[in-house]
Amino acid sequence: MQRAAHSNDGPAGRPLTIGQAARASGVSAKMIRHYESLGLMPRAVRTDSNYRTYGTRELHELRFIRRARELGFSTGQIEALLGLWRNKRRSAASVKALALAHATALEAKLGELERMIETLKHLAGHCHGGERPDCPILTDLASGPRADEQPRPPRARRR
Amino acid sequence: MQRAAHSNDGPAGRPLTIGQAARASGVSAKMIRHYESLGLMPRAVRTDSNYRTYGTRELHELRFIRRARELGFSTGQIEALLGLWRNKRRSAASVKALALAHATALEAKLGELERMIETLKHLAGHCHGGERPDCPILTDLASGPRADEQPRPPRARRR
DNA sequence: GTGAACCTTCCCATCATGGGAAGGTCAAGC
DNA sequence: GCTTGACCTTCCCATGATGGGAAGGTTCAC
Repeated sequence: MQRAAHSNDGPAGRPLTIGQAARASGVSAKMIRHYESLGLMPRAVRTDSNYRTYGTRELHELRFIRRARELGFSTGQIEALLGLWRNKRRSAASVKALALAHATALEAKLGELERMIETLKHLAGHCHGGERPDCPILTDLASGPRADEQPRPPRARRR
Repeated sequence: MQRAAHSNDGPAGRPLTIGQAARASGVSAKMIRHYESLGLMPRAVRTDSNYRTYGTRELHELRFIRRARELGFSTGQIEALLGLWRNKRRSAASVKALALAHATALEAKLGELERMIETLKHLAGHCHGGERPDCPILTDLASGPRADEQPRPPRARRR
């Protein structure tokens, strides 16, 4: 294996293979390749033997991606964030807006989740838990809030 | 189309087509077929012309499924719940246990979500939001808590 | 030089959901 | 009776994040 022409040295002064980059970034090798195929990561510099190599800069980007995924950003959002991060003249306001919008979306999810949990606990609380088969959980599931019924007039199906 | 031999009449005294069942249950026709293919729903009674038909009982089960999905149960869990529901000698305790276990799992998710939101808001709060490109959100993303690095000794890569 | 560990690409799977094509069926209106 | 439009059927493909695994090439330490 020959050293790649580009200077993309890693922390120890030499480029890393994808496996090393994976261990160092917390992003699996599979996902690193996947992000490259999505265009989230630039095409990796290859060695003569076609191995991908990663330097310090790429390592930072991979950690950036992992951290953003942990915070629940979608790949689309991460792409935007990465663009802002890479762009020297980015506006801090855009980043803040993106983060806040995301926080708001997550709060909506949070509310839903809270309602789901509350319902479940309510139902469980009214279930005596014995062997008698009349647990209200099932009754509720079977007859709970129903969808809008018959939004259009049911097509006559007399036969 | 001939009336199917089975008695699976709907609310109006006659069986429904899949589209009508979909509208009445809030589960899309696509998903009804899918649930049938998964074995979650029994194979539907067909008319002579191979149309699926649905009666009151099936309608109830479909609503049951929709409601359970809304409460975040996985199809596997729904299968278990449906089994309990269909089984006359089911134990209310099993249902309660399933519901509570699910609630606990959801609470874990809730905690995660809360942490994510808190982090996002914290970061956004420290971002002045102007045009200067030093928003701490990006800095944090780029250098936040990192994965366990080098769990195994890095294979020597001198070249 | 051999074996282990690593890399490459390619295909398949998950899970819940939906889009859409090609073709059959039904009821209503003329 | 025939047309029309809404409905049904099956089959295949797509999503999005992730992983499994096969077949084959590369590197390195012994």
